[in-house]
Amino acid sequence: MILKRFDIFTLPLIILFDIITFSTIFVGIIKKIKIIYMAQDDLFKKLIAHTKEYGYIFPSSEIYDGLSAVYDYGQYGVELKNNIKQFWWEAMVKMHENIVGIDSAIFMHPDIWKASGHVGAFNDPLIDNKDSKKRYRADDLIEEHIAKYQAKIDKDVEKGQNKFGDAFNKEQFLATNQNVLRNQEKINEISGRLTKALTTDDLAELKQIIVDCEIADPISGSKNWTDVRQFNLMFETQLGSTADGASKIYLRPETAQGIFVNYLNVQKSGRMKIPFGIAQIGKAFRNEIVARQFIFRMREFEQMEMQFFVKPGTELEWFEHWKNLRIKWHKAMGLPEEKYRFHKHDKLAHYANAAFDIEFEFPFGFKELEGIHSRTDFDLKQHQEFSGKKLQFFDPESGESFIPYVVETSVGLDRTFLSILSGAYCEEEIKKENGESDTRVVLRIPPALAPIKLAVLPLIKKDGLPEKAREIIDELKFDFTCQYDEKDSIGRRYRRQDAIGTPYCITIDHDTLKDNMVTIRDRDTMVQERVKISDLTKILEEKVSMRKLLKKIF
RNA sequence: GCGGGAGUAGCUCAGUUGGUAGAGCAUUAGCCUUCCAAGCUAAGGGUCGCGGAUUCGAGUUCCGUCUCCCGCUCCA
Repeated sequence: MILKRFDIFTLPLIILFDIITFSTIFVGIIKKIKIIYMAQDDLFKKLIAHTKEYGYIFPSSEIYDGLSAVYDYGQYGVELKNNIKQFWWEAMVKMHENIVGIDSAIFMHPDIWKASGHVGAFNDPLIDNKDSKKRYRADDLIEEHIAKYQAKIDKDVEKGQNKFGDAFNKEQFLATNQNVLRNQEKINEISGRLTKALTTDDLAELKQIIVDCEIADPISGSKNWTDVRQFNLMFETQLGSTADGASKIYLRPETAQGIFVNYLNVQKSGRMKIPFGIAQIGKAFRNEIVARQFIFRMREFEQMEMQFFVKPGTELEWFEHWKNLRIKWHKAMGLPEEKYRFHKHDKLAHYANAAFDIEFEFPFGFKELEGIHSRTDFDLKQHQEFSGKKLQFFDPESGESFIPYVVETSVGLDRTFLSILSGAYCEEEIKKENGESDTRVVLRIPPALAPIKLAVLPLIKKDGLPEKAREIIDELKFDFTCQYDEKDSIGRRYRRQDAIGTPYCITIDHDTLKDNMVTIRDRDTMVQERVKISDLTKILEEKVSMRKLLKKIF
C-alpha cells in the first residue's frame, strides 16, 4: 500500500518570520516539496540501507560475514548517539539539583544477580518438539510426567478408600500396595535423576530422561525432540585468568543494579536527601534467543536509566511526575506526535506497583521505547538481605529510618536512536520551476541532535572562495560540528548534506568577498536567506542549541 | 530453533543450455564554473558470502556451511 499526500510548506510565513527576526534578505526560490509516503516494509529496508551507506550504522564484523544482532555505529551514528546522550543527561542531571550521575562497571559481583532475580529467571533448560514446533521447559515436562504417576497413586488411594471405607489405612496401603509401590519407585527414580541433572547442569541427562520416560508433546503427541539447550539470557565470563582459580561472572543484563548497589555510596558521599535520583548511561548485554529488527533488539545495547529514591507512600505521585516529564522529553525532539503511544500496564511484575510504557511507532509497529516503573523497595530490600548491609535512609526531620521506594525511568538509547532515524527519514519529490520533478532523500533529524550542524560550501572552488570558506569554518568550528565540501555542483552538495541530515548549509559566493554576507540554506524547507558572516554564530546558536530543546521541557 | 526468500564492484542490478566478470550510479584525478542530483575526459575497485564435489573448465549444477530479511516461536 502506498499513500501519497501533498505537503506544501507555508514558505511566505517562514520568510516573514526570518525577515522580522534577523533582518535578512531572502534569496531563495519557492519550491513545491511533496513527501513521498511508502509502505512501512519498504521504509524499513531503505532506512537500513541508508544508515549503512551514509555512515550511521554498520553490521558488526562485516568483513567476516557479520555477527548476528550486533551493530557498530559509524562516523555520523556516533555523533547522533552522543547528542542523544547529552540531551538525556542534561535533562536529567544538569536540570535537576537532586539528581546525580554515576558510571558503574559492567562486571559486578555474581551475587547481585541472585538478589535481583536474574539468575533464577534468566536460566531455563529448553527443548523443542520438531513436529509441533513448540518449545517447552525440559524440567517442566519431566515434572508433569512425575505428576502423572502421583495422580495414579492418588487414584489408587481413592479407590481403596471407596472400597474399605473407614477401615482403610492409608499409611499401610501406601507401604504395601504393589501398584503404589511401583509408581512411587518410578517417581523416586525420575525425580532423583531430575534433581541431579538440574544441579549438575547435565542437559544430555535431561534429554535422556525425556526419552526414557517416553514423554510426548502434550499437543501433538510427538516424541520427536531436539536436544535440551540451556537458554541463559546473561552472558558469562570468568574473572581471573586461570581456569581453575577463576570465578564465573556475568556481563550485566541491565544497568539498574549498578545504581542500587551504589545507592548508599552516593547518598552518603553526596549528602543526598530523599527524594533524590541517580542517573546512568551504559551498556548492557542479553543473549537473546532471537534478536531481530535491526538495532531494536541487540545483544549488546545501551540504556539510559534514572532511579529516583522516595519516601514510601509518595511513590505514586513521583511516578506520575516522572511519567509526564519523560513524555515531554520525547516530544521535545519534535518527531510527529502521532508516532508516540502511551501504555499503562495492568499486569505488573512482582516488584512493581505501577508501570508505564512510552511506545513509538517504528516501521515494524508500535514498540516500547521507555519504561517508567514504580519498583517499591524490592531491589534495595533484596540487596540488604543478600549483602547483609543496611540500606536504609535516616530522615532527620521525622527521625525515622526506612528503605526508600524507587521510581525508575529506563529508556533504550539505541531504540531512541532508531526512533529518531525512522521518524526523520523522508523521500521527497520536488517540483522545479521548469516543471520537471526530482527526488531527494532527507533526514529530518532534530537540528540540536544532528551529527553535523552545518556544511560550509564555496560556490566554486576557485577565485578565493575556498579560502574564504576555510576562514569562516575556522571560526565556527569552535561552536558547531562543521563540514567543508567543494566537490561537485552546489546542488549536489546540498543533497549530500540532506542525506546525512545536516540542518544548515552556508554558501560562499563572489559577493561574499565584497559584502561579507553568505547564503544560509535550510534543510527542511530548502529556503535560503542572506546573512552577515558576523551574525552566523548567533543565528546558528538560536537554531541548533541543546538549550532550545531543554527549554521545551523546563 | 522451524518454514520461506536472498547473498555478483560502495549502491541497484544483469550475466543465455557450464567456456577467462558487465552496466548504471557512486568514488578518485583533471577540465568546465553553475544556488538545489545525474556536463566532458580518464582511472581505481570484484578469488561472484565461505568450503567442498562433479567437470578439461563452475558466478552458473550438486552437497555443506555462514550471514541478512520476512513469518512463527522465545523473551521484557
